[in-house]
Amino acid sequence: MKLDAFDIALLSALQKDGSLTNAALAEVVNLSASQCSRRRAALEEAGVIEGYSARLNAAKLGYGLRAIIRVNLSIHGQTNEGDFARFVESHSQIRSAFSVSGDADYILDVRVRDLEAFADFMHRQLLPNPQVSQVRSEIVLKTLKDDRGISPG
Amino acid sequence: MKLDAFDIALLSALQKDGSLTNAALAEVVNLSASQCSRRRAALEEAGVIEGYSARLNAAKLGYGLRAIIRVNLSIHGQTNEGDFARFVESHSQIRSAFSVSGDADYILDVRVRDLEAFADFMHRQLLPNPQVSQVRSEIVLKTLKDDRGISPG
DNA sequence: CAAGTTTTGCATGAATTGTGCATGAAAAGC
DNA sequence: GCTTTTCATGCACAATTCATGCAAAACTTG
Repeated sequence: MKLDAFDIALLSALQKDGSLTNAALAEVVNLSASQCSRRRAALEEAGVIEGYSARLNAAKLGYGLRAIIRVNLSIHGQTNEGDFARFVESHSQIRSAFSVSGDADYILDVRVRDLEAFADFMHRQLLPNPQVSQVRSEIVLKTLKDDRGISPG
Repeated sequence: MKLDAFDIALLSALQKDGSLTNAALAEVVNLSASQCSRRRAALEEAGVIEGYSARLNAAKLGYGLRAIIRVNLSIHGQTNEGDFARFVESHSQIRSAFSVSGDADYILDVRVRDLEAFADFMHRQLLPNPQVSQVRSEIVLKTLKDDRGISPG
């Protein structure tokens, strides 16, 4: 699918505010509301827009602590890749998980209530996992930027 | 603000799909549409719902490569914390940036078109920055999980 | 330059939202 | 223990918003 300047502007606006009405969108991108409706539908159909989400405030839901954890699996754990994926899937504290190239095998983005919950997660969930051989973590002190999406520009 | 089970269910549903109509929401959480409207408004007013965003498909927008970069600033750079924040702000490749406790000073979540663009970012943008003393990066091979938000459960 | 295709704005019927109002249940006060 | 107050809820309706048909404008292609 080809994207013109209107589409880019439209995506950009919708990423900032997904609840914009077509009329509001129309003002931003200088098109009629009906065109915005059509283009939006097309972008959804093409899968460029995967969907819409409410952005929730972590602090107000009691998630005060965020950490980035680098994980190495044990060498013979190669065959158990699926097991670690299942571990990730079954722990809601893990918000994002990536397999990576570099020093680490996996990087996890973890959110918990507080330091106590973090210690609990580390010592009762992650470290006892026999596949895990090494864990190094960094606790987020301050968020400078957190665009949850992708820059359409 | 106190959140009851209805609110939690509502937040959960809206995080999965922020474009749910109040009527659809009503079916999910077993309330009337008008109640969903009222509760939603209250949650927005209280800041629990910060807003809504379109989820965009990175690949279809030409962002094929994602990397997690750990950055250390030069020791005397303490005073220039604001400068690094400005650096982060002015580079759209940097999607998220956190100051962290641990080995690194900052962790960046970076998205670029391909390896070439990544090399360009590293060697032409990040490393020439005089505040930056050390950089270690991991390139994302596979995304196991990427919940952009917070579990309201 | 002409025929065909695509994009656009407008108008309209359908769907959605949000507010007033009445009801009932729980909390507070006496 | 009984009354009063408060609050959450569902229903109905007015106002807003959406999405499709249609014709004109703009852009392609041979």
